[in-house]
Amino acid sequence: MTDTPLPAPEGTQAALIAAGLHLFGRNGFAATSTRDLAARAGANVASIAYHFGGKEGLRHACLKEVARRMRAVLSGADSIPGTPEAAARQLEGMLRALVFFLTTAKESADLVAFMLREIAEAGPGLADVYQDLIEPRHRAVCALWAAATGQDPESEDVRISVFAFIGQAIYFRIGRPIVERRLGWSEIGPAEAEKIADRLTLHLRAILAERPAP
Amino acid sequence: MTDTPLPAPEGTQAALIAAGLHLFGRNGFAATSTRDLAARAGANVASIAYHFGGKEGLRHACLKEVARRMRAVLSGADSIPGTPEAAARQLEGMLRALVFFLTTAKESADLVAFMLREIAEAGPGLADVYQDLIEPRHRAVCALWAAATGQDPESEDVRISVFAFIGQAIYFRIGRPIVERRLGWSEIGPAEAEKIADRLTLHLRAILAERPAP
DNA sequence: TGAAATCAATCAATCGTTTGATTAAAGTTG
DNA sequence: CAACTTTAATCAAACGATTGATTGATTTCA
Repeated sequence: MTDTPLPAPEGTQAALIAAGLHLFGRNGFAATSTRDLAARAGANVASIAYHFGGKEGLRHACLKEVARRMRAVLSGADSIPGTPEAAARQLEGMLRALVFFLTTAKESADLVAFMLREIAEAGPGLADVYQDLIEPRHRAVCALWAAATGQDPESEDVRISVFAFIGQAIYFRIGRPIVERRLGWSEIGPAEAEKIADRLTLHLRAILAERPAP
Repeated sequence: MTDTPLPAPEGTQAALIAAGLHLFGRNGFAATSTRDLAARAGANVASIAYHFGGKEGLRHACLKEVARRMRAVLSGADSIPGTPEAAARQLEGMLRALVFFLTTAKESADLVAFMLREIAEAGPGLADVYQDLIEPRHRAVCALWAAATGQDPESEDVRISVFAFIGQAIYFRIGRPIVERRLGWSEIGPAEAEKIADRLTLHLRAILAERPAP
């Protein structure tokens, strides 16, 4: 990348988006008032309508910001290794990174919370993020999965398996309060994320090694 | 309190709770107004305060209703089979039932949506449901899992595995719009639930069969 | 008749948004 | 360079609409 195709917001706009990611993600869209947003951003209430056209516009700007930051993180890792073993190892690395990103990533905590809530609420504008972010990534993981198992990359089985593969990691974030309680953890830190990642890696290996009976 | 331990609500109360499960689950707690609730229940707005003390009281009543209905569904199936193979088969049956319950169950659609949203929002009163519902069920599945794999029922590994086991199924509900889009499904009906359950059953078998290297 | 339940009407509070004034920097003109 | 205009941005204040809750009268039914 030479020049940034998607410029990072600055000043008041950036502060409002950061406030939106935090409050929308923590309390939900409807439960967050424009005054709360402005207070957290250190801005005036009117600046929301001025910069984004309204509260819904700020929500959309937050979505775009998530897509922008995610794209920067997820760039690369699109090459398919030659051997199934290498593909499997790459999947294991992605799983571990995903678990840590979802459960412990400090600077992206607001991003994750906002994105998961947006998915759960199925808010407008989710379609764009799906097209730009989710689908390409899912497709890439499917290719890896196919390379590791010898299946057809675009078969229904592979797509379902990849969703399950990602979904089990996501649950440890969505159901975090429940997981912490049941495991007796005060929080999910690096040590706990390690345990989760180790366990899920074992699951992944078992699934990848499994072959349907001839 | 009468002699029935948990009486089913009737009349206006039942209608309001049904409206709460539907609207809270579909749009979230904050985004649902008392007027919307009353309109859907065919009741007066004041009846919410009269019967439940307020909007928050209705939310709590909905939680209790979920617990009541869930308890009825999940009763039984607490016996641990003698052989690992039988335990594995029982886990497979539970997985299939869970997938169908989450994705296609018609009469419980509102229940599921409400419960998942309550978990995601981490609303008050969740602690009670955890104690009465989630923890005992999770513990029972852990016992089954341990019986199928020979592990310690209360070990951290088993608890994490069971969360992953349940979590992957839950994701097909939370991320349903995304799954439908990626799979090219117009909806997740019985046929699609079957495909998901089949695939997840294969995963489960592979994980249960896997044994750590000596 | 009397307690339980429902009703229309209304309450103060909060919501998202709009307004017009104010500031400061950039641009324009003689 | 000074004087004026233009523009983008921020601000306090207020707008109408909607929120959850409450009131007191009315209905229902035992």
